Amino acid sequence: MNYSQKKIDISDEKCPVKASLSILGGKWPLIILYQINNRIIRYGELKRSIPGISEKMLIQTLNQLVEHKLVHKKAYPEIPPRVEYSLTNIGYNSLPIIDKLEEFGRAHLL
Amino acid sequence: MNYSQKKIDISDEKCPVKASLSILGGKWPLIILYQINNRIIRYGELKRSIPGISEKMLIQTLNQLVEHKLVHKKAYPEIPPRVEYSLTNIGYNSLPIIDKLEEFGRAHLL
DNA sequence: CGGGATCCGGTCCGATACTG
DNA sequence: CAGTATCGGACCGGATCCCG
Repeated sequence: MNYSQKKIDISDEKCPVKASLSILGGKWPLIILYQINNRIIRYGELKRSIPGISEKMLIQTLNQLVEHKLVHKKAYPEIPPRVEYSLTNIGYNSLPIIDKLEEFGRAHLL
Repeated sequence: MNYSQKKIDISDEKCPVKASLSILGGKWPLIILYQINNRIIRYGELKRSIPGISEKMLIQTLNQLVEHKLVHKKAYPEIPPRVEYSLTNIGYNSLPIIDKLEEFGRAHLL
């Protein structure tokens, strides 16, 4: 079965930084949130917009983000299937983090 | 619907977000930077200020941060030894990221 | 006091194959 | 099209021991 990939439990204290990192700190979450941004985007297009990610990691990370209510998922009962992803308002509020990350990278790392 | 959707290109290998995550994205880097903040702090006190971290991870992460020039290390040739860590200018510029992380955690995760 | 070195289990993650 | 299932290597990170 799916190991639920629990992020490391550093929540022993109520440190907001640790809490955020436990959800956003992995390899892909912020990249995915950044790509969805203010779009309503289908699975296929999302995958194409993130070169280098495997389907496994994309789905796994998306599911976790849906679990934590940063991402909204809407599936249409059609053939062929269609699934749309978009940010919830919580997810939307994570974008400033990414902006700072981008700013920092641009200023010091490139 | 007709929202202005900014075009995002992540296919570029020099994506600033990825570059930042490659340095800051682990479990401890941001926590450590956050703890050092604008102090000059000795190794022992730093370790005590981060409950749950092992010496191995603290040293390993510190060395990487020194390598990437986010942290400055000053060792005094004394007995017993004394080593002080502080943020470089670059490291200091990473603090806004952590602020956003903290803000987000406080608003949505606690 | 401030580390380094090594062992080792668990987890992450890519590749591949399969499904409705 | 949008996922699921499984395998296996890589790597992270904790525990332990050692050193100047």
